[in-house]
Amino acid sequence: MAARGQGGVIFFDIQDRTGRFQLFARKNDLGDALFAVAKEIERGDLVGAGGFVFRTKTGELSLYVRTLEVLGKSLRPLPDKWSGLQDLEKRYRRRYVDLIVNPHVRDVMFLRSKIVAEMRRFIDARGFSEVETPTLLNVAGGATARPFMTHSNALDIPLTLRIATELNLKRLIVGGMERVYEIGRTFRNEGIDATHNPEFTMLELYAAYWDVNDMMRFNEELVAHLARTVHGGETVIRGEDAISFATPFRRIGYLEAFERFAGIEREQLLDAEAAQRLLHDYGIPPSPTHAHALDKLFERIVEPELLQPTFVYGYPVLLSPLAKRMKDDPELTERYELFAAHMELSNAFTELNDPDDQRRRFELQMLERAAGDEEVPPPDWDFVTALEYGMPPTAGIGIGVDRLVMMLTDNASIRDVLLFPLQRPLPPERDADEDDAESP
RNA sequence: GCCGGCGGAGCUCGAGCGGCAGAGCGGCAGCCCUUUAAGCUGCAACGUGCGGGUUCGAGCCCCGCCGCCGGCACCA
Repeated sequence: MAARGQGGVIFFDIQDRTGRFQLFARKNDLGDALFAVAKEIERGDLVGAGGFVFRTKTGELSLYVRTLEVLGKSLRPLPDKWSGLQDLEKRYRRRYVDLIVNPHVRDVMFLRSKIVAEMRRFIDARGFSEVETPTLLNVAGGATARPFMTHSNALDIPLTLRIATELNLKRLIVGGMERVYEIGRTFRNEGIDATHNPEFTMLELYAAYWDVNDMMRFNEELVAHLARTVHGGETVIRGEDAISFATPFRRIGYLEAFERFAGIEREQLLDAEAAQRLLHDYGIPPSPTHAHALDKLFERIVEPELLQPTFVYGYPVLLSPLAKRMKDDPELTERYELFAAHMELSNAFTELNDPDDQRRRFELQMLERAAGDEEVPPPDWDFVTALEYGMPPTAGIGIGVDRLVMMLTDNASIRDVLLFPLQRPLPPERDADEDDAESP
């Protein structure tokens, strides 16, 4: 809200979620009383006005004000109208001010809203049902990550916040719901940086009688559709790079990628000791586990090559405790990850539906956990029981919604696509300003 | 968790070598009946993140703490 006085005439710029508009208030036509009200109005106030639309001398469409009312008074000064609010910390801590004065922030947040809505529309149109599964769990599984712990007073038991929705959604597949998804908050008690917030939003989706190839097609159509929705085309500008989400996306095998980009062969990766030697060759510190070593190598060797959207498929089974093995190559799984701009956008696989295999993999994980890897979740034996009732062949996918929004809106930090990114609280403090603001 | 950078008025920023802490915007009063970051005149208020130290004297140097950002580690 800006006001420009001109003697007996005042111009106001008013703003709402749809944009800006100019008001024109003239003393001779308003009368002294109303004009006095107009003169009291300052930047940041909320106003209601009535009148008729006209064009000013300079041709700007404006409201010729006949009635005017202050709907809400702003007691605190807004940041500078020209430079706005730059201070990152203040922008995150007082997002409401950021939203008032930095239109770009509002645009991104509305765009996020639109992306998620469009995601739902696309998925619903293909016969899926959105469900809600518990956030509070006895055992948090379905991923490797340290959970947040909490406690139920009523039951007097420890609870953990979920680190994935995977196991419960697959229980629903066992239950015959066939096509389900959840867009929900997930919590991981780990580091915070430009791509990690302790709570983040994931889409997880499961389709009975699909395999990983069906999911790949679904995945690329969904992402291409969202890119079109946001940009009107399939090309997304991200920093210096132009990324084309035109289908089909590039596909490359997990092992083939290492071979092509670094001449590394299958045995060097799938053998634990050979993989450790590779780490050493690349100057990467030794890894506690074989799986960890492969992740580090992938990050160093393959990820830098993945600018345009690329499906990397056929992950080793040792990285994929919940994925089904390939029929003709049981050391690998029917799993892919989608990368774009060197960032992982989704993770999908044909789900393991063999309860005995699942039980053995959980037992293996128990050993890793006993060996001190706190990120390995305790086994969820009831999930094995569920599989024993029979799960149809099923494909599942997880998409990090925040990162997808980052990708589509050209934001480098996850904080810039979250309304209220987590910030450490400041020590309690009362300033004189605050006392004044609260007195009548 | 480790390393580095940063922290000054409501906002955006100046302040050589340690020497009276400033400007613009905003606020207040006034002028101005078509402005576009309105303009002009005048006025006032408020400030070095917190706590110590060195010094005749600290926004500046030293120590500790807090917060944010970036990098590393961890992860998605």
